[in-house]
Parts: sequence; C-alpha cells; structure tokens
Amino acid sequence: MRSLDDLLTTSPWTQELSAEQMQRVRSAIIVRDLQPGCYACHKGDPANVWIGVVDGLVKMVAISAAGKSATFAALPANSWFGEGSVLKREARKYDVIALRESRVALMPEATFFWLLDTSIPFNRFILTQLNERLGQFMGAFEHDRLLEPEARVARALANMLHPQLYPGHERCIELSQDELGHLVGASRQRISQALQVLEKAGMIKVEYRMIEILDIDGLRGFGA
DNA sequence: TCATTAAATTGTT
DNA sequence: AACAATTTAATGA
Repeated sequence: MRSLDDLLTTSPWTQELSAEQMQRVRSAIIVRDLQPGCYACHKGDPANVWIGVVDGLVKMVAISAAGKSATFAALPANSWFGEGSVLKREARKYDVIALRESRVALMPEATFFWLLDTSIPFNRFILTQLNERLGQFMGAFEHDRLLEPEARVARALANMLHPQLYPGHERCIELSQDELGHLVGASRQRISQALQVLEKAGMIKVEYRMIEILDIDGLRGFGA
C-alpha cells in the first residue's frame, strides 16, 4: 500500500514548495483507509477537506430518488478531487465510494486556502484541474448515451488516466473487469468483449486485473 | 522452494 | 446467467 509521501512526491503542485511548506502540508493532512464500498464522503456533508487518492480506486456517484446510482468519474491513485465544493464552501455534491480497499488523504480547507494564497504551482494545478473536469463532463454528456459500449469503455479508460498528466509513466490501471462494468454501466461480459476489441486495435493491453494503456489519444477519439 | 488447494477473475455460450 | 478456463493467494511438506 502506498504512503502519503508517495502521493505528495508524485503530485505536481508540490514540486516548488519549500521544505517548511512541505512539512506544514504533510502534518495537516489526515490519512484514512477505506474498505471496499465505504464512503470517503457523503452527499450533503460540509466540504471542509480537499481529498487525494493515495492508493486504490474511488468513484463519484449521484443517487437518484429512485435509488439508481450513476457513476460520474473514477479516481485512481494520485488524483485529487473536491476542490470545487471546497472553493465554494458548499456541501458535497456527490457521494464518494471506495471501489476497492483504498487510502485517501484529507487536506483541511485552512491548508487548502493557505496554499492558494502562497503557491503559484498550486493555483495552476487547481486551474487546469477545474478546466479539464469541465471538458470531461461535457464530453461525457455529449457522447455517453449514444456510443457503443466499446467507445464508452475507451472513454472511461482515457478519463481515468487523464488526472495524472505529469506524474509519471504510470500507464497501467489496476482494475478488474467487473469493477469497470459497474463504472461504465455495462455487464461484465460486455466489458470483456469491448476490451478485446480495443486490444486488437492496439490501444490497450489486457492482463489479469490490469489494463495497460498504449494509445490514450486513440482511446479518446474512439468511435468519433 | 515446490506442489496442492481455494478463491478470484476472465472468456465463452 | 451459467459454466469452463486461467491467475493469484494460501497452505504445508
């Protein structure tokens, strides 16, 4: 299991922080371990922390009155989220649930706003984060209901790797096909077929509980 | 370290 | 949805 320091060193906004700033950030953050199915935060909770995924995988879901749940985004290790609600000092808009055993980092809003006031790289990170999320959201709206399952899977995979632009060469997603099925809203056997199509197209490599992305641009444009 | 078994995951119909 | 095949994890010699 990865540690808080692993998350911080791979997060681009920490690059230009001084040792003291780093220490202040590190000591303010609270780390929490989550079992599969556990909530990182509930819809309606006051958004007083910014959340980073240290390890594992969490999903953002909205629950309708009828009890149907729709997954908006999957957040793998190294992603940060919740800045929107923290910035607006509003309640959380969605439930966030661990898809498997995960570890999250909770940064208090005081630290969050302090970084906004002091660090330009942090501001830049938040800015691009908000901008990209808007793009993803509109793209999802535009296509998800219309596309073939293959294309929906392709987009879901591309979106999952998107948050980690800088960090690294982490091109692998550890995710079972069953979990991916819940994510995309398709049956497991349909996912299995879709993955094989994408693999034959040379865009991904499928292994046991693991998907390696070979051509992220190809995935984004799949079916378009 | 290697072999056996159980559990989880994946491919196919 | 059900079944077979494959991979991983666990156990014990």
